Amino acid sequence: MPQNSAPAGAPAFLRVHRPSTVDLIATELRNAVYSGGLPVGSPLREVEISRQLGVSRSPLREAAQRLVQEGLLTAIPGQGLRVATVSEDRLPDLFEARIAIETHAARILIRNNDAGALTKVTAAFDQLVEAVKGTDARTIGDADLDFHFALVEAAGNGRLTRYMSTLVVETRLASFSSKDGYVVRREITPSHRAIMAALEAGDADAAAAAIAEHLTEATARMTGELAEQGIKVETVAEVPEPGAVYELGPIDQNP
Amino acid sequence: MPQNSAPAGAPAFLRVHRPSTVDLIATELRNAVYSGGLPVGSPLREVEISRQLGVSRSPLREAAQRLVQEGLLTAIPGQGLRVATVSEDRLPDLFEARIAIETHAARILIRNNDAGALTKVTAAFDQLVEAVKGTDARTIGDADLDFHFALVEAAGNGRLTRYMSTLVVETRLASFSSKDGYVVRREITPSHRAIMAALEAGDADAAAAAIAEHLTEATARMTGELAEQGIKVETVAEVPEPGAVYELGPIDQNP
DNA sequence: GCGTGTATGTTTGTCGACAATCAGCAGAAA
DNA sequence: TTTCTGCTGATTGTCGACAAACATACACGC
Repeated sequence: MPQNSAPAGAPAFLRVHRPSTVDLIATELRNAVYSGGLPVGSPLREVEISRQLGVSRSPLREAAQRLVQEGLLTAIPGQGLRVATVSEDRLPDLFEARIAIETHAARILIRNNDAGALTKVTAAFDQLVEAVKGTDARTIGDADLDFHFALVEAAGNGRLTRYMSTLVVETRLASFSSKDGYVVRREITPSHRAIMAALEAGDADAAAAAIAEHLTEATARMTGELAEQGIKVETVAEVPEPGAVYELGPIDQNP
Repeated sequence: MPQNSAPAGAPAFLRVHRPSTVDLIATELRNAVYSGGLPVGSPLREVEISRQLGVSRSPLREAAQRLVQEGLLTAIPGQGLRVATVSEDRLPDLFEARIAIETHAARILIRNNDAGALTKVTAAFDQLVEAVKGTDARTIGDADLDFHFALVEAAGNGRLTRYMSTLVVETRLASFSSKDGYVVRREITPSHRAIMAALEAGDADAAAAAIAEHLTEATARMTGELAEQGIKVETVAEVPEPGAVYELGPIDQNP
C-alpha cells in the first residue's frame, strides 16, 4: 500500500537500500550462530555451507570476516573458521561490556523522555513475564535477550544498538558454551523489576545501578558462583533434540 | 631474551598466535584510514590497492569486510567500497557512544584500583600536555586520541578496548569529514584536567561526569555550536600537503 | 607399548578469469 | 542551448581451479 502524503519540503525519494549478497549471508550466519544451528566450537566447512546457501566460497568468506570482526567466529590460519566459544573465564569481560552499553542506553532513554520508546521496552518486558510462565528454555532465553536489546534500541543510538546486537549473540554463545548445556533462569528477578521501575520513574542512576546488579547476578549464576555458595535459583534446561541436523537455507536475492 | 621463570602451575606454553594475511591487510587499511592516506569518501579501487599490498583481490576484499563491519568503510552494491564519511549530523551518535564506553572504562579503572594501569593513563596525558605546546595539528590530535584510548585500555576489558579502537578511527574520520578541514583544539581544557583529577582521586562518578562533559564539549565544538554562540577556542589546522600521494606498503608475512 | 616419522585425503588460502554493472561521455533530438 | 539516449571503458561481484597446509591414520623403530 502506498504511503500517505509526505511532509512538504521532504525529499521526494529516499535513497534505496539494497542489501548486498554479503549482507544476506552475514545475517544468515548470525542467525545460525544465535539459534545454535552452527554449534559452538564447530568448524565452518566452506564448501558445504556455500552450497547450502547457493553461493560460491568467495562471498561466504567475505561475510564470515564480518562475524570474525564481531568476535562471533574465530579464524586460525590453516584451520579455517570456527564458531567462537565463550568460556567461563571470559564471562566477566562480556557482561562488563554489556553493563557499559546497557546502563548508558538507559541513561539516554531516560534523558530523552520519549514515551513511545519506553513503551516498546515495557512491551518487551511484558513478553518476558509471559515467557517465564512457560517451561521452554529457549523461549525464555529469547525473551530475556529481546528485552535487553529493546532497552538499548530504545535509546536510539545506532552504534550502541549495533554493539548490543553482537553482545546478544555473544551472550547466547556463552550459554551454549556452558558445561551444563543451555540453562536459563525461570523467574523474573527483583533486579529485573528494579530496572523497569527505575526506567518508568525516570531515575537514571537507579536504572544504571539496577542493570549493573542484574548483569552481575547473571555473571555469578553462569560462572557457578551461586551454586558454590549453596544458593539455588529456579532454572530450566533445554532438552536437546537428538539427531536434529540444521541446514542453512538458500539466500534469495529477490524476495 | 628469554622470559624469566613462569609462575608454577601455569601452562608451559601459550598458544602461538599467527596473524593471517587478512589480519595484516585489515591493520594496514585501518592505519591508512586513520592517517588519512585513504581520504574520506574516496573509493577503494581494489586492483590498485591489492597490487600495492602485493596480494590478490580476494584477501583484500575479505579484510575490507572487517572494516565494513566496523563502520570505517561503506559498501554500495555495484559501486564497491568507499571510506566512510562522518557527517556533522552523526556526530552526536558517535560521541554518545564514546561517552558510554569511556565513562564505564573509567569506572572499571577506579574500581580495579590498579596503580600500574593508572600510570599509563597519566603518561598518555603528559604526552598530550607536551603535544599541545607545539603547533602540529596531527600530533595534538594523535595525542588526544591516544589518551582516550589509553584510558579505556587501562580498564583491561578486551571488548571495550576493541570498541574504542574503532571509535578512535571514527573520530578521526569525523575530523577529516569536517568542512573546515582537520582542526584540533590547541589547549588542555578544564574538563580534560577534571578527568585526570577524578581518576587520581578515585572518584568514579566525578570521572564519569567529567568525561561526559568533555565529550559533549567536543561535540559542540565540532558541530560549530560554539562558533554560533560566539565562543572562540584556540585551534590549529593542518596545512594540507599539495600533491602528496599516499601509497600502501606491501605486507610482509615474515617480518 | 610408546613414540616418532611417513603417507593420504581433505580443507583452506590464493589466484586469475569472466560476466554483470556502473559512471562518464558523445551524439541526437527538441 | 538543453535534455535525453545509447555507447564505451573501467570496476565490481562471482566463480572455478590450483597449490599449500593441515588432521588423521598407519607403519616403523626403539
